[in-house]
Amino acid sequence: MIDDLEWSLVASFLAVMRLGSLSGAARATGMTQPTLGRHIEQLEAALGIGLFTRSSSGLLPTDAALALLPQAEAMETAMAALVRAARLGGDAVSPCGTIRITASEIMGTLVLPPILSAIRTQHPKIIFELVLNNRTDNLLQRDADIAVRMVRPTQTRLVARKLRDVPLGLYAHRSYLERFGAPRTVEDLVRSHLIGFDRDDLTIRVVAAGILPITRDNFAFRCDSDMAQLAAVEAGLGIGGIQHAIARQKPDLVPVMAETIRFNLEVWLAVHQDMIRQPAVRIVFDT
Amino acid sequence: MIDDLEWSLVASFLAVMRLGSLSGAARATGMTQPTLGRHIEQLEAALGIGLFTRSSSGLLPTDAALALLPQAEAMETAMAALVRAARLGGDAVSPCGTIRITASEIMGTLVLPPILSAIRTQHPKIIFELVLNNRTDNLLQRDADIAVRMVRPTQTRLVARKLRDVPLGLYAHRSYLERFGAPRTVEDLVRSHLIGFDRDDLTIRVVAAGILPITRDNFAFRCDSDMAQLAAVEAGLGIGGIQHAIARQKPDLVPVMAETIRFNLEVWLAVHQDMIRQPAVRIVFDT
DNA sequence: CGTCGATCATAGAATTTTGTATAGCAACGA
DNA sequence: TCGTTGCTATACAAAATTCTATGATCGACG
Repeated sequence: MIDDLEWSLVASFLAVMRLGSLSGAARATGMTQPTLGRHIEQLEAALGIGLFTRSSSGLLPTDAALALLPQAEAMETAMAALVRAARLGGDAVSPCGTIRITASEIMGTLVLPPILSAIRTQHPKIIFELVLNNRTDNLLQRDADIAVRMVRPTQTRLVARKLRDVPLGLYAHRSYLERFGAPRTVEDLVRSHLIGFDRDDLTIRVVAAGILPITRDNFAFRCDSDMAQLAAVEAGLGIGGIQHAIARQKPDLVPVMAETIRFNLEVWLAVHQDMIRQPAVRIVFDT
Repeated sequence: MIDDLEWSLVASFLAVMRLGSLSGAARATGMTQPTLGRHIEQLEAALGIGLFTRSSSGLLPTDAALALLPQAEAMETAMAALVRAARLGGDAVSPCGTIRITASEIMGTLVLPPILSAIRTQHPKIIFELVLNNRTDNLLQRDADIAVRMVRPTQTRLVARKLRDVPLGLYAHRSYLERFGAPRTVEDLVRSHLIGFDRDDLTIRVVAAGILPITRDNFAFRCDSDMAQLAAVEAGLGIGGIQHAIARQKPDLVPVMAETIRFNLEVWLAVHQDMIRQPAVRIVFDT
């Protein structure tokens, strides 16, 4: 009953769910409206529940359909992962294919490119795709093959490797310090214009686990994009944590309380355990 | 290219992968051997890689096929989850369907039945399935709708609720104490015949986080089944940690160092976040 | 109030997919 | 050595699915 035909019906279900109508889904998928209609019909019959209420303006999903949406999307991501895994290949000496890497913006723009460039000179058949954002929860959904993270991955189905420690320090633009003066004590600092993360609790907690008694409320400027944070510091908006290696290239950035405040961010590589066997992934993972 | 047809081809791929031959897969799935053969052919053409080497004794999977197997299985489990989610339903006042619960053996046999019985008197349309084992890594694979665990779940996609603290103590059978004497100090205890877990590091770490300086090597009898551990203690094999509520029902079990050694195990309920919206799951989750 | 544009539902033709039957091949055992 | 048994590969008929075309319904709008 649950066997063969149904798998592709779920794809049609997803399309109708997203487009909101049989006709729209038909246009999007290249099938025709009657076909999609029959698919939904079959799926409803096979599952024994109504999925949509038909109307002349489209199909309205029932509660049951909304409840099934996450599972259907899980199938879709698994299918996407399968296709991605199939594109990888070759052997250990000449791996090929496209590898999607997810990383924070600052990693992707300032740190990763030279590393990836080095890999490509050795393995020219590997193509890279970068997905840059600061969320940390998307590898189990397999949006990417490899994730670069700033905290130790805990999920059991991930294979993790610690790349290195990145030393961070507090920096501010010269103009900011001229206007507001440089803080000298921790109390000064907490009252300063701090720049930090918005919703990304994890990073805050990691940083706060060090010496600073800060919470989200201490930040005068909040943004989850570390690239924008860097820009904010450069624009003289306030004091923010920046990698030493990056700050050194910006002549107008001045370290703040460099003796007192110093912390490390760990850089981790995470790979889904299903992907580690791919030669191309293996190469990149082992840097 | 990657759109519609392929989804069901993956099901055929899985069947051939498992059965090792087109004919065997045909028998198992109710299709015919030429159909399966064409499916594999299509899949190979669509992905652009060879999946099997044909021989007169069956189909031998290539490395590429082996690498795709986990992703295909992920699709299958997502499909299974979808079907399970579809079977649940009803509304908030009269939820219905089958709920799979995974729990440790001792939980499933001694603690859960009265609780589930109480739920069933209120919601007679809910059917329960119990999956009993002591592994902790199977909810993301969606083998079950609800998991009862003895450690706090950390995965971000899980919704967790702490049920209660279960107080544990060390117990031994009367006959064991008569033969070997009751330990009075921690040093005595470490040298005793301790009963504990085998490969389940997690539980060991939680217990060891308390006062006892024990590692896996201290156990004279190791087994990952807590039910078997209880039986071992009852058989006089040694000293083991047992829930007070359970030990109290066994007249021949004597508490060991009850004043000094006492620890709590947390009981957590974990639900995949995709499932929490189902009325039936919600009811059980909220006990 | 009628028209237009959008939708879903429904028939019949065309295409695709599946099943049946058979041939060919290798391995195993008497 | 021969027969049996399992397997895959191929040709052709049958069944299922799909597409095309059309009708019916509802809402928007001048």
